[in-house]
Amino acid sequence: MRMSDLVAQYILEMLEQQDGSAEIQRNELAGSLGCVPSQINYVITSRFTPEQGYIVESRRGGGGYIRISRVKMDKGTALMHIINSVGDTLDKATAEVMLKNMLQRNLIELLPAKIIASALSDRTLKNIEQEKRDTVRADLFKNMLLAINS
Amino acid sequence: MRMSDLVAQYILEMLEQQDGSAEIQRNELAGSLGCVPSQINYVITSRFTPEQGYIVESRRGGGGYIRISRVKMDKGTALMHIINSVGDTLDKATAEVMLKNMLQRNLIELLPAKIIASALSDRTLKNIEQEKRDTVRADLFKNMLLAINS
DNA sequence: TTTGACTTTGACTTTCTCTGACCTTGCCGC
DNA sequence: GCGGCAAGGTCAGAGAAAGTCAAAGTCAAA
Repeated sequence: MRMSDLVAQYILEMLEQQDGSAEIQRNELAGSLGCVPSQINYVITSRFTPEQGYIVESRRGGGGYIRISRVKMDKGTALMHIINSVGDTLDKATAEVMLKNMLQRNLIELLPAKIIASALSDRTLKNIEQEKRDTVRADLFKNMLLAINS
Repeated sequence: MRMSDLVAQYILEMLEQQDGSAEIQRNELAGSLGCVPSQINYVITSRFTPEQGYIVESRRGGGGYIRISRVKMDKGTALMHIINSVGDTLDKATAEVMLKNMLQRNLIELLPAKIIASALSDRTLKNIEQEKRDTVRADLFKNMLLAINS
C-alpha cells in the first residue's frame, strides 16, 4: 500500500472517531507512520481539499498543529454541488449570478453573500494581475462557501 | 496547552470579570502560572496591542503593575477603526488575531468571521505569489469588513 | 517506449514560543 | 542626595513546529 494512502487512511479514521475533526502533529504522525514530515503536507494538499469538503487549519512554532475538519455537508447538498461545479477559474459575472441564485434558493443569507461578493469584486482584487484573478476568485469562492457550512 | 495561551486566557477572564480592565503584577502572575516574567510581556505584545483595541499602562518599581484595558466604542466606529488601522499589507497571523479579537468584542458574528478567515488563509491564496499575498489579504480584509459595516 | 500524472524525499525556510541575562525606573530609609 | 530593593522592560538566541519546492522515483496508459 502506498504511503500516501496510509496517511490518508489514518486521518480518515481519526475524523471518523472524532466526529469530523482531527488534530495532528505533523512530525509526530510522520514519525509514527514512518515517513518524512512533508509527506503529510502532500497528502493533505492532494486529498483533503475544499472540493472534497475539508477545511484545514494549522499553526507553526512550539505547540503547533494541523487541524482537518470535514464539513457537515455531503456530496448531495446543493452547496457542495455548486462548489464542485466551479472549475479552476471563475469570472466575476458568473460568480455574481451564482450568488444571486443561491440567495433566491435560500442557500445562503444576505450578509454572507455580501461579504463574498465584496471579496470577489475587481476592486478588492485590483492588486492581482488580470490573468490570475479568475483563478484566485475560484479559490476564494469555493473556500468561503465551504466555511458557511462548517 | 501553550503557556502563552494560558496567560492570555487568564488576562481575558480577568477583563471579562472586571468590566474590561485588568491589573496584574508581572512577577506574581508569572510565579502563579509557572513561567518566566518576560513571558507576560510576550503575551501582551503579541495579543493585547492597540490595534486589537487594548490600552496597556504600566509602572515599575515598588508597587508596580501592568494594567490592560479594553477600549469601548460602538460597533460601527470600532470596525472603522480596525479597517483604518490596516495598512497596505496584512499578514495572516495578525489578521487572525484581529478576527478573534473582534469576535470577543462582539463586533462580528461567528459565521462572517469564519468566512473572512477562510478567505484570508494561505490555502485559499495559494495561487498568489508569496510576496503579494499580504497585499491581497489587506484588500480582502478591508473590503469584507466594509461589506459588513454597510 | 515515451509520456505524464502521481509519489516520495530531504534540504532549506518561515513562523511562533520560551527563556535568561541585563537594563531602567520608582520608592524608601538614612 | 544616595544606596538598595522592588518592580517592570528589552532583546537576542535557542528551540519547536509546520511550510515550500524541486529533484528523483514509480507506474500505467498511449
